Amino acid sequence: MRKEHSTNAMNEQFLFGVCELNSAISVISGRWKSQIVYSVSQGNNRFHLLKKELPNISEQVLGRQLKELETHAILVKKEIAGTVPIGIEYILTNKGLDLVPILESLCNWGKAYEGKEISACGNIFSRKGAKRQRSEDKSEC
Amino acid sequence: MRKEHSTNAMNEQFLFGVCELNSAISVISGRWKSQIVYSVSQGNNRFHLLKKELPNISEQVLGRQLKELETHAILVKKEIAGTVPIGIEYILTNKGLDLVPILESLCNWGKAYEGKEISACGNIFSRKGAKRQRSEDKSEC
DNA sequence: GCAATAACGAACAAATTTGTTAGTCTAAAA
DNA sequence: TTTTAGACTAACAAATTTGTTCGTTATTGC
Repeated sequence: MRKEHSTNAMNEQFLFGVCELNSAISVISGRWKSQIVYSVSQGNNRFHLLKKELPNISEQVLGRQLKELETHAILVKKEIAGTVPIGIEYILTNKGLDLVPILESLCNWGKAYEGKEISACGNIFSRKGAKRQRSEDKSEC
Repeated sequence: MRKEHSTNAMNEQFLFGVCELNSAISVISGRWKSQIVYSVSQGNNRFHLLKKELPNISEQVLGRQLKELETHAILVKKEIAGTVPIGIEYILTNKGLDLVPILESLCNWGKAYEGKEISACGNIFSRKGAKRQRSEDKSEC
């Protein structure tokens, strides 16, 4: 349960007030969450399909993350008509759909600087006048 | 300390392997972190300036978050020549600079759907043919 | 001489997130 | 009739993140 008046919770609220950036990030930052959004956008929109794609996730955790995404209106559940027992599909809302291209740019950003953790500090000004090469974003993400 | 072989740590590694999206998000998702990146990009690039902008953060936490951002090569420290005692500036690397526009789009995404948590599920298909109105992104973020 | 400012590091404690164990419900298959 | 699949929820435990307390270094202002 949330402590509502802990320093931590209050700092979170403070940041939410500073800029929507912070609430946006808190929505997508749980473990598995953005990967689930991406998978659903690719058509893996059933509970069991997600389980197959994320073999290490437990059903309980998957259910919880899906519910949280639902709470933030990233996706909605929909019963599939005429199935017995009733099957359930997950569908991205507009909000969720609008998120996908942002996740893709994050993915490309990550790939562009892959493996350049502590090193990349060579000449931090090298960017001046440098053509940014992004080498054929293939977005296998 | 990290447990390296906990289920949690292994799941994290698994996700990092699935797509760079996941490592990208883990880099920016700590409390204060993306706000710090944004603030630095706006010119608040000194320890004391950040403290002023984020009055609720403790110096120790600020120092820790800055160090983590440095570890991920989002920013670098630079001593300001000719100051006594030596002043320190934080400068975004190329990696950090490339991140800023993505943070801005996250911010705009957050603003576009502000306050539409559980509600926004009206007609999830309303997007079809609907002009997306984004009402003059003023990006005060 | 004593406090204040800029910039932190280490160790510990509190809060929060993630994972685990156990259990539910329905219907078709073995 | 017992098992299996699909879709979960609740409660508890382990792991991780965030915040707190104390300490450091060096110099300028009072």
